[in-house]
Amino acid sequence: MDKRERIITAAIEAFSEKGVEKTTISDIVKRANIAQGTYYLYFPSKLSVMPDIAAVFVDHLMVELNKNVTASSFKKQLHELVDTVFYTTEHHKNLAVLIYSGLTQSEHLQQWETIYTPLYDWLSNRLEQAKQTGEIRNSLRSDSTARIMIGTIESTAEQLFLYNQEDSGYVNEHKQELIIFLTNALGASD
Amino acid sequence: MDKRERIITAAIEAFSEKGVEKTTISDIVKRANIAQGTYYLYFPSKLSVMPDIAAVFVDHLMVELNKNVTASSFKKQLHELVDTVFYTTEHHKNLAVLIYSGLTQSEHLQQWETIYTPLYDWLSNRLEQAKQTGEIRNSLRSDSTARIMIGTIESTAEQLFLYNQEDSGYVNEHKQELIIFLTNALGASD
Amino acid sequence: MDKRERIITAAIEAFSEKGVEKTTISDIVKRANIAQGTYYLYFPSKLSVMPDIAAVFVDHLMVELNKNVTASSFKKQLHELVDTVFYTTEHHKNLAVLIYSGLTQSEHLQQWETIYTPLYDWLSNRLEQAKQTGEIRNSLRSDSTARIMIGTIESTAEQLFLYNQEDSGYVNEHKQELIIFLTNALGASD
Amino acid sequence: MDKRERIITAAIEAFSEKGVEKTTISDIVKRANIAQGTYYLYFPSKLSVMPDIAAVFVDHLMVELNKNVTASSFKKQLHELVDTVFYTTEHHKNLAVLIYSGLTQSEHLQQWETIYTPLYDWLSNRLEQAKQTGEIRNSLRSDSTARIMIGTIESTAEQLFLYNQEDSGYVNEHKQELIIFLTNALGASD
DNA sequence: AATGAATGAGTCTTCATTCAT
DNA sequence: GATGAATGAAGACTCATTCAT
Repeated sequence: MDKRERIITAAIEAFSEKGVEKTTISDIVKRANIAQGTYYLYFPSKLSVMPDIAAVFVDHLMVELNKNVTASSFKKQLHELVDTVFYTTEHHKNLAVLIYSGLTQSEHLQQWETIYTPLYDWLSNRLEQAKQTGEIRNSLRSDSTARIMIGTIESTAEQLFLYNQEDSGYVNEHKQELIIFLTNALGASD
Repeated sequence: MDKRERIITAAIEAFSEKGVEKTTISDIVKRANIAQGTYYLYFPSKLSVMPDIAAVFVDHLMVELNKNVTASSFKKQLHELVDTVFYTTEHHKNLAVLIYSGLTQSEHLQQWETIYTPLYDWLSNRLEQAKQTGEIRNSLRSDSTARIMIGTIESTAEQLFLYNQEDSGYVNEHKQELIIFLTNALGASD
Repeated sequence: MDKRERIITAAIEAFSEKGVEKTTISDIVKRANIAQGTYYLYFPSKLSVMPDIAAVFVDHLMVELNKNVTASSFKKQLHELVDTVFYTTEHHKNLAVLIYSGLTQSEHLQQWETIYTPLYDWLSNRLEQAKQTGEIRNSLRSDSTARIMIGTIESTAEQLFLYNQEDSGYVNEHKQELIIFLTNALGASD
Repeated sequence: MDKRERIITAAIEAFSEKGVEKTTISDIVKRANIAQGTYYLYFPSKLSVMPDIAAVFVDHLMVELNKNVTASSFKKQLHELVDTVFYTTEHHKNLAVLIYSGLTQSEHLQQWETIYTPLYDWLSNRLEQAKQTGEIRNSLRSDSTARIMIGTIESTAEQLFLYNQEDSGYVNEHKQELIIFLTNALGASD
């Protein structure tokens, strides 16, 4: 693994454990097993790793989506999508929070859109296909709706996993409600 | 205005301008026109103002909602709701970001839910009423759906106003799509 | 002695001993017996004490001049002036060097003129008086000549005490030559 | 141009632009278009180029003097000398300062005398000739007086070009005064 | 309750120097 | 001789926090 990747990995670990504010460059380089100065050969400041970290997160999500969302019917795909986003958010909550937190602290907020582009495109394509098979309403605009849906699913996952004490009963109910909500929104209800 | 409020106001301004990480207690007290030590009579640390700031934001949002969402038909109320959230997000974008950012940096993440409670309750009531008048589908759970909806609307507003270069044509199209999305989700389509 | 003065005194000592480049803020504050941060309450950077140090040097020189240059005849005053500058340069060589060195390293070079103003004014007055008593040629401009003379005397002192291994025989010869040089320059030769 | 010379040239440029303290080896090697490590094949430290730089400056001054001071009468030579030193100081002010500054920072202060030797010798010879032609007073010691004169001319030039906002009217007056001053000092006045 | 000068631990960042290629 | 990535020691500077007034 090259030095740049080692820094990114180490930064993810350190930020996740101690939070962005409390993490020092020194924490990162110790984990990456490189010298203090080496960090600055690759990134000019503490927060400038943030976009790279965000990219790692989205890459990861894309891998999971491609692995898990495989059903032929759109309705099942919707379940798989929600499950995957929920699962990823739950299991990488620190990462999700730190990306948001880190990006907002940095000057890199605008990059968020770019980083998410693959995800939006992926869902947009799925919606387009479902429109053609008549599984969802023809009136929706795939690209806009993809963005809205991702927002809906992620914000719901965040409400559940970041802000609440988890309670799996409640999580399941809420997830059901979300799926019905989306099903209706997409005109996919039979 | 008492000292406590002056601190909160000053903190909002300072955080908005310089970001949470780069703002110092010194910045805040200068704006509040109080002495360095006085800050500590009211708040034990830099980030401990955060929940108070968040409360100010939600209070503000509640005031706007009560003022603007006044139509008798639920469909119109939905438009008013979206407009109000969009407007508030657009005009207080820094505040929205810094609350999120500040809460994630602090140990106060769990308080988010509490802070948002009035908002969820308010929407939940409106949904309940709309169910009774038959304007939206009877099958939805008001409390869960309120949370999902707020997430949907806010995340969409954030995508538009925080991450993008704004383009009012695009904003309007996207907002239309969002309203149709929500109308369908709620079974409010005729 | 207030903190500001303690810093200046400590800085003079530290710079004199170790040189400007090798002196650290930490060295200065240890000598001044204050905390690291306190330094920055009074001076924004390491080199920004420099003008104050220079002022101390010139103050010192002025005190010596007022004490030593007391003769009634201008010719004797000239001897006293040269002696005083030579003596001061010899006994504060480190200070002289560090001021020059420190000012040139800082952005404060232009302040040199201001710092020297009292000295120029003092000599200018003496020259003016001597013109009136006919002890020196009437054609000279006191203010310009004061500057030229100070330059001549100081550069000669520096050549002797800073750049050379001292040799008191040589010093005396050179000083004699300088006095004759100046006496002629001023048209004070009998 | 060989690497050693490229380093010296690059160092002059870099020091002139950023000052000695703020110039890094890295700045120098970039300009010299050589590798970081190569520097150390030629010079053991940052300040050890300083004597070479000083030599370049004096060489340059000697070339100019030999080119410009060509009149047969000493009086005219004096004008040419002052003009040349003024011109050189004005056009290489950064260099002049940095040499002084650099030497004072290094352990090379004593070398100043050696570096200036050719200049002192040159002037000393001219004075000796002028004594023999009776153009200046016979009583002066050429070697001492050469040193004093160089100090006088350079310190005046420095006062004008380094410490002051330049004002060409003032410069000319001051230069006139200097020439009269020197003329008298040398007993060259008729 | 209010002040604000003083603190000093802790951080980022720089940069001279090295050394394997 | 030449390279330039890597080093890590060292220093400037910051800033949350304290406390005598």
